[in-house]
Amino acid sequence: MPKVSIEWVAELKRGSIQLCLLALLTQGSKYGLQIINELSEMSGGFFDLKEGTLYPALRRLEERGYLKSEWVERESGIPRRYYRITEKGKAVLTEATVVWKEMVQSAEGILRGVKK
Amino acid sequence: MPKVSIEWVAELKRGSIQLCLLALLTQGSKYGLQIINELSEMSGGFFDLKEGTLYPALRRLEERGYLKSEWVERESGIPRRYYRITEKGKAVLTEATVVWKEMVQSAEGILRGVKK
DNA sequence: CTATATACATAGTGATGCTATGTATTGTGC
DNA sequence: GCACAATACATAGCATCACTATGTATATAG
Repeated sequence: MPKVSIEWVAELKRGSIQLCLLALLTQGSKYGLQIINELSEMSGGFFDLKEGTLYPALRRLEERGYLKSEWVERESGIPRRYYRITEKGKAVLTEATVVWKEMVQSAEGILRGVKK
Repeated sequence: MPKVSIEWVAELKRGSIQLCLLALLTQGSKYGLQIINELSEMSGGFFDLKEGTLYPALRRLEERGYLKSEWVERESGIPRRYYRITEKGKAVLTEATVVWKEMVQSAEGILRGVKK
C-alpha cells in the first residue's frame, strides 16, 4: 500500500474556513486565539488555523460587513479584539450554508460512483 | 429578506473538483467535454466546469502521475484526448476521500452549533 | 462558403490558506 | 529583577487553483 499524501489539503479547506468562522461567531463574540482553539477542538484538530490564516480571514469578513470587531481592555493581560457577526453576516451564512450543502451532495454523488 | 450572494463559491469548490475528476475517471477513460457534461449532469449543474478550469486541472493531475492521457483518432470528427486514472491516482483518490470526509464532518459539526 | 458545433489549449486575474516573521505585553522561574 | 516563555495581534510573501476571455483547428449544416 503506497503512501501518497495529497498536496491539495489546503485547497479542500478553502472557503469552508470562512463558513466555519461565521458559524462559530453566531454563538457569541470571540477573540482571535479563542477562535483558533475552539475551531480546532470542535473539528478534532482538522481546522487548526495559524494566525497568518485567521487574521486576514477575519479582516476580509469585516471589510465585507459580515463581522464587527472591538478592542476590549482587561484588568490584567493584553487587550483582546473581539469579533461578532452582523445581520448581514448571518444572512450570508445562511446562503453560504445552502451552497455548501449543494457542494457536499454533488461531490458525494460523484464519489458514490467510484469503481475500485 | 435581503439578497446577499456569497462571493466565494469558487473557493468552496476548490480541491473538490480534483477529487471529483479522479472519482469520475474510475468509471473508465473519458475525454474533456465528456467529463464536463457528465460532471454537470451528476451534480445537477453544480459542477459546471469551463474548459479554462478543466484542462489545466487535468494537466496538473497528469503531471503528478494521477492520470494518463492519449489521443484517439476517429473515423469522423476531431480527435479526442482520453484520460484514464493510474494506480497512483487511485491511491490518492482513496486518501483524498478520507480527508474530504474529515472536512465535511468537521464543518458540519461547526455548522450544527449555529445559533439563529 | 458561411455559420455553428465540437474539441482542446493557454494567458491572465483574483482569492485565500500557509509559512515565516515581527511587535508588544504579561506571567513565571531562578 | 531578569531572562524566557506565553499570550495576542499583525503583515509580507508565496503557491495553488477556479474563473474569464480568447485562440486554434476541424467538422457539419444550410
